[in-house]
Amino acid sequence: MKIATYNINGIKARLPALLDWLKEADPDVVCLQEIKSVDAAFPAEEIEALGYNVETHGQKSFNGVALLSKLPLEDVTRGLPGDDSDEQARWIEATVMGDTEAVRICGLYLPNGNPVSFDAQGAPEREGKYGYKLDWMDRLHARAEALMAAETPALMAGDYNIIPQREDAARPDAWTKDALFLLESREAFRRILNLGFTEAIRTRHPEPGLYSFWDYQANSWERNNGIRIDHVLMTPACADLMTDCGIDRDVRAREKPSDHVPVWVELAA
DNA sequence: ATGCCATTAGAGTAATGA
Repeated sequence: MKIATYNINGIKARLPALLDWLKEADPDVVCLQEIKSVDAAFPAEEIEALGYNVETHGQKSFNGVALLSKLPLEDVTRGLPGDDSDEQARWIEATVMGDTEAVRICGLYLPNGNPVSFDAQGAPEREGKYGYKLDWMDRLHARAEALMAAETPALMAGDYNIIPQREDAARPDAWTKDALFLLESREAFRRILNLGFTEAIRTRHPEPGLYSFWDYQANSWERNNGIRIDHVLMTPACADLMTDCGIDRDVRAREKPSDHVPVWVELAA
């Protein structure tokens, strides 16, 4: 079972690129982020024509996540638990039954968190968008704990908006005051990892220079000024099933690309 | 230090992103 995450930065602008990649990469399940569309406007028919079931959790203009799957999507839930007042569409999960295993698949779009304000001592203040990011990560931690406690195959795939380590950025010193790389952000990410999750790419690719995002600005792609912020975190029962993983970086060089590229894992499930 | 570029909504720019 091949499972991918892909921040498409707007389904209206990205449908041709998405369809091309689906045909070529042939994933079984895809977690999409930033569909930037309400559910009713999502072009499900074109994707269903390629053999996918489609479940969306959209909102107007911003954010929005979706799951695509060649296998049935069962027990679909929308929204990250823990705050009924949160109206941003950033979380969707479902169960996919493989040949041998049922896998709980969570698609997420973690808040960016910028801009960050700093106090007189230079410490980031937990307020505004940055406060929302850290609060959201606390809720993610709680959901992650529950997935871990179930002791069954599960993964959380998406745009985490977290640069985990210096080697995950071409120019790490440019990001030290950014919500994606602040120590407090990375600590929150590591607290989740430390529950026992395996981050797919780093198990097989310890080398630096692997990125999943290149800004549209300042010729970032041409200069390979990238960051790795799209991740797949697996429970132990899921990690045991992983046979391969990768980043489809070539997608970034195509016509009218997203600023992110797909990241995928292959499971023997 | 700021904007760079792109997307959406919707008719001007404004908000957002990372």
